[in-house]
Amino acid sequence: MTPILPEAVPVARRRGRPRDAQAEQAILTATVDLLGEVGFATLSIEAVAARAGVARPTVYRRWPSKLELVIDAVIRMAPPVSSDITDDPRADLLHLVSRLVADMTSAPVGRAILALTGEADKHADLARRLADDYLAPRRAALAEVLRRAVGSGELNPDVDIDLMLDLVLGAPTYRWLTTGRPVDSRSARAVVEAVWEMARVGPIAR
Amino acid sequence: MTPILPEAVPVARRRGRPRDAQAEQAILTATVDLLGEVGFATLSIEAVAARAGVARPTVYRRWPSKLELVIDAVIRMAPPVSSDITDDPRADLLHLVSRLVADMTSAPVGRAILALTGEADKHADLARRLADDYLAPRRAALAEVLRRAVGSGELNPDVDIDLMLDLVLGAPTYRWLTTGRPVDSRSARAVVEAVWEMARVGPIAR
Amino acid sequence: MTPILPEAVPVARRRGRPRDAQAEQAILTATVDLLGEVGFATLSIEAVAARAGVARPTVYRRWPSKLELVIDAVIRMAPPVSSDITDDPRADLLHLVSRLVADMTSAPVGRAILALTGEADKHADLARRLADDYLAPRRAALAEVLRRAVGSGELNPDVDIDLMLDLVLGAPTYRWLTTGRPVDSRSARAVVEAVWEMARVGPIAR
Amino acid sequence: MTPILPEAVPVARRRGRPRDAQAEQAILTATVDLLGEVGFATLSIEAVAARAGVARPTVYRRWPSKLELVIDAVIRMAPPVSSDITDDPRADLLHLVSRLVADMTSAPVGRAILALTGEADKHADLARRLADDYLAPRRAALAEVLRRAVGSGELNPDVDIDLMLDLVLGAPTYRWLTTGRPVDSRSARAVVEAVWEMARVGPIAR
DNA sequence: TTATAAACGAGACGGTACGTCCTGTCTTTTA
DNA sequence: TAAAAGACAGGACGTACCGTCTCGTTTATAA
Repeated sequence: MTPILPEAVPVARRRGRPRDAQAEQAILTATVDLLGEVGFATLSIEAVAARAGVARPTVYRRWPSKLELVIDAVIRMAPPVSSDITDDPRADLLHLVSRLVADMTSAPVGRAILALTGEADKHADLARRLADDYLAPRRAALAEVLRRAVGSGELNPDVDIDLMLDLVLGAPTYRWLTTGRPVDSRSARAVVEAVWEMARVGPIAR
Repeated sequence: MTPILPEAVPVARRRGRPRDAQAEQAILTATVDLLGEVGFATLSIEAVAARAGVARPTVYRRWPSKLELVIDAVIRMAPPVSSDITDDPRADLLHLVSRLVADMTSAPVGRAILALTGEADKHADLARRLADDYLAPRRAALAEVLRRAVGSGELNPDVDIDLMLDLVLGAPTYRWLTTGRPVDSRSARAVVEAVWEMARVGPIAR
Repeated sequence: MTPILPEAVPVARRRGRPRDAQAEQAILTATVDLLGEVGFATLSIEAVAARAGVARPTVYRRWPSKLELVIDAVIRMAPPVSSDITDDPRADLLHLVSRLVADMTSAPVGRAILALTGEADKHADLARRLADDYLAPRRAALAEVLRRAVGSGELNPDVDIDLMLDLVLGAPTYRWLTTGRPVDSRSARAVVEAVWEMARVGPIAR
Repeated sequence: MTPILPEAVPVARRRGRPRDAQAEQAILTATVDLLGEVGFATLSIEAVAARAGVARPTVYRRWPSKLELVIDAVIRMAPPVSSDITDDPRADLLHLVSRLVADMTSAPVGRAILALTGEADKHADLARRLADDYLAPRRAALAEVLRRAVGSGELNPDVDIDLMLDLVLGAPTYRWLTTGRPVDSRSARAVVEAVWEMARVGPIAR
């Protein structure tokens, strides 16, 4: 996606010199790297351009602000949605939750989300983009696991899947948010097991 | 608290002109106001000083950085810990959770926490201060409610109170974090009721 | 004149799409207009191209720099050399001097000359071009008037015509240069009359 | 003179940290040097600040534009008005004219005057400043020499001193302006002698 | 009472980064 | 093969804040 001048239909190519795909990639990589190294606040477009070996206006031509660049970079550089589904849905749930929480609280992604939420009122468009392109597919994979478990009779059919996901993802994320420490696997496992048990015996009412 | 030159014991007062308490209050107020208006990223010491009617060095004399100022302001301006305890612990829980989540996700406090977490690795001291002076007392009030409910037999005595609090606080906070929208009371109620039910019938094992 | 790719002989036409003569004219006109409106320093190739309705590289294809473009435009757009010679050489002198000084100190031409002189050391070629194509023919017309006056006995035969022209052109130009104000006709007349008188009675020795 | 905030009366000092006189001098020196080396067009505030060992905003704090800086620098760094008056007014005239023309057509001063005249309509204030602080005193010294010569009977009492000065200064300056070459002493002498002779025998009428 | 010490405002300092504009060049499609 | 369109690397622009400093002034305590 090219935010400023969206990619035209492939048939009728845009006129003039096309944008350099290498430059684009270099900028995104530099952004994610620097985000991990120095954080969002300290990150400067200047430094991104320098590390990418690109002139500063080349960055501005594509992304109108630091926040847009960072969100875009994070979404496009995020690890793909995992879909290794086994016949043990509880293990699958733990695995997917651990991966998503680890990614969300990792340096680049987490910092982008925090920065975005901090200014959310001004950037509804970006928030939606992050929700649609990053969170939604990952949440869908989790929901699929739970739906299967319901289908196979392992979980109570009345369970509210969205609520369950908020609990299982929210608890570890909250710890990270209020302590700054990465989430350890033991506590992630405890959360998943508790919520699973809840959903098995039934009390998570819709 | 005066971070740089800690308040001496009242007996042997420091010589020279004492610090202006009005200036201090004006700075804190300006900080919280601006934090709500423009966000953390856009907030500048320059603007705080201007709004407080104070010279810039007067701010720096007391707080060494924007982040310290903001954390300090947020802690000192936060609404006091509520302690209206009734004989309905489930209602108390809902009430306290709603208040804390609302405060944490409000403009000034939420933005401070997000900014801090985003740079957590560099600011362990500030993170601890926020944990000790803001979160700990509020969490303690919540824990007290749950302990009483255990004592009165309303909740399973094996319940892991910390885990329960992470769930009940984490789920609403997570929604806010991933959508930017303030938490509505309906979903807060759903979360509290689900977790309460879990803890009643027992499966939140220690 | 096409500085970079000189106009080929008309017989063997160059291959491919020929240059657009309208574009050339539009560029020159835009240059002179903008020179008068915003001055040399503020003039940009970008603005010239925009006003001429032409792509920027089309300008660069023909003129390698702003200065070359401006000098070229000024020479080609300058009013033609006047040659209305009467039988009153003193009046002819005044007329020609007034015209030349007015042109030289007018917005486009004057600004070009000033810009060129300011960087004269780097642009000997352009300076020569301006001297040969603009100043020389105008000075020649003036010299012709003086030579005729010498021939008819109105002026001392020993007069140094070059010196006389430097005096009669230099004095008004100097006023303009040091005040920025256009030369008024009264003072131009005073200068011409004084120098004429000098040359009549003789003291401008070769 | 400090252009933006003019030097207050020495009694009532300006408040706040006073400006660094060394920085000011370093900036002026760097400006004049660079003006001579690279010319007005190529001169950048950036380069001035770098050479002066000063931050860029420090330059902008005092001079709002390149042109103001250059004019100010040229005026303040110009060699002082010479006043070596002998009992040979014609020699004095030649000497003063040569000095002034040489200075005016030298790299820094000449380039400043050219740049200013090129944009004169926008900068009436600067033009006046240059006229008052640089040209006027030098012209006054020349006028004084001529007045003495009139007083001693060497020149015709009806001579128009201003016209005479325009001629004697204008002719050499014009040569420089139209050729870019510095004025040689031989032609300066020829001009002075011609004008002197004119003024001696009388025809430069008021 | 009078030093003395430290706060105060004002504002300059060296810096960094901003986001924009223009430079001159290069690449692509269209004519 | 020129023209238009537009991206490229690069450099400077003028501005906003940063965090520090130097002032002259004010206000308390300590001598």
